[in-house]
Amino acid sequence: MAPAPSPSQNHLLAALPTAEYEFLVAHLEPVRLPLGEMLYEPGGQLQYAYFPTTAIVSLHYVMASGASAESAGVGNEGIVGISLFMGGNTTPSAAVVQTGGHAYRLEGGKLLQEFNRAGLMQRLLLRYTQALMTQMSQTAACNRHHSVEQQLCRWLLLTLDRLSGSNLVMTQELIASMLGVRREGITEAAGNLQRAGVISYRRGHIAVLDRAGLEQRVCECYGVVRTELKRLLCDVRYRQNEAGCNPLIR
Amino acid sequence: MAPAPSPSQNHLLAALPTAEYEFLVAHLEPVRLPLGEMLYEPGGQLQYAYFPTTAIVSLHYVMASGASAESAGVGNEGIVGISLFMGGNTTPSAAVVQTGGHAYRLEGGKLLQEFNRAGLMQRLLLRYTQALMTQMSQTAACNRHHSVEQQLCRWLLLTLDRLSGSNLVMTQELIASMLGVRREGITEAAGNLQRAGVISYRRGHIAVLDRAGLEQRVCECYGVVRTELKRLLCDVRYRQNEAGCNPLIR
DNA sequence: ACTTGTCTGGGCGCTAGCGCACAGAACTCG
DNA sequence: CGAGTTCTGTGCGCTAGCGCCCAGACAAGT
Repeated sequence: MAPAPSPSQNHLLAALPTAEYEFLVAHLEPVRLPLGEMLYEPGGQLQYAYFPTTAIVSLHYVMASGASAESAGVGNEGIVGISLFMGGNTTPSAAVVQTGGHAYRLEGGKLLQEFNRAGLMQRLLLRYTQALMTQMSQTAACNRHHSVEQQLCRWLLLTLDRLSGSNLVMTQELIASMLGVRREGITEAAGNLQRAGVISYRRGHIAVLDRAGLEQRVCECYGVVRTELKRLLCDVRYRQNEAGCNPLIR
Repeated sequence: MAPAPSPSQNHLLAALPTAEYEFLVAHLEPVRLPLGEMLYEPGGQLQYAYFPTTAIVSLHYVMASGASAESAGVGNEGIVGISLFMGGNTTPSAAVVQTGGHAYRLEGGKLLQEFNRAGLMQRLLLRYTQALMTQMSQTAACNRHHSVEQQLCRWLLLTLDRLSGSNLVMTQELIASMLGVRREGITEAAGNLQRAGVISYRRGHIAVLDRAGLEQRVCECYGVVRTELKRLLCDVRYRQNEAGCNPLIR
């Protein structure tokens, strides 16, 4: 959470042609998103959309029983608050900051205005939304068929792709609640990965030592999500700039 | 699969104002969708969008191992082929006819053309897409936390809402592959429901005898999906006509 | 009627993950 | 530096669902 980053670290914004970019930047407001903050709650009306730069936000549903499960995550490759332009203005899921950091927020009306111009921003937003759907449906399949360890690998890789370094600030408890499994299940899976030298961790900090090792253990779901994001967003890149490509869409 | 139904039995079409409706109807082509037909396969380019009237289509992902899991279903409340206007033109999931019946198909270009008019059809399609996302993320959560029996109830209710009667043509094997569980698991759960007098079945035919019984056993996921669909589509209903409201959005 | 293929009903043993409970280890803050 | 809190490791017993297998039941076709 060090120096405030530039809007173009968000890859949706970075992909915009200069005119659109300038228009939006004028209305963007940098915000710090501390871990645990709830950007919106189930059913609550949205005020702002958020373009994360260094933060990561988790979209998840909390059941009546208190159990929860993440359906998708959003980092610097995307935007939080698509229901603003999809028309629903809210969703039954919550959006919670999973990795503290920075984002730019945009007043809902402005986003809608830009969307309705039917320009490249619209096209980008819709494609991103489709990528998000892929993530959701893949999560559904993964929840059904893959082991906790595989899911942990998927989750670590997806998170890693949204960060600059390879250190996550993240307790096992928190990961467990994202994946919707027991904390002890994560302890065990993470223990395996640590013993294999793939990661190392201490109290709330995970360092990925061997990314290839993760990729070797992960299920196909990670690849599907990553490839689809790349496909959907890489050929809608109009402005070449300092931001480079999102790791997720490299 | 008896008499060919009217386009307005599809509730997206039915909700259109007369002008848009007339435009589209001119380009709609009735098709029979036999059980098991694959409307599009993972990664394949889409030619047509489909508006089911009496058919039901399942969107699901098939893993490398052959295991599969449905992420959402589409009946007369929706449209198959949203990636045509979302911009991706294809998805990693397959679309397979889960209940044989009728649909109207529309050439992809025409759909896009209508979408790009930015009229009510666009608004409807986006809202429907959001409802679909709700379904997907709810499926993810449900896969994680609920029992096979609860999921079967959810699935039966969602299917029932898309049909006129209360008889499904459906083997246990097929249901199992939708839910991504073992066929024996469905045998057992269905056996329970039958013993409780909630359903009755014989070789590929299921009759729901006691809908309230299902609603009593189902998990919250059904309600969330149903309520959200209702919220998203009921207040975008412009043309009152013979179709009435989708059972899903009654 | 008889055969053939397709569905459904069980009956194993097995395992991944759950729920619970507790101890030790690592940070934090007074 | 010590007290308190928050994480992590581990060890149970338990259960839902899996994989496999086979028997019976039903339907359709020749």
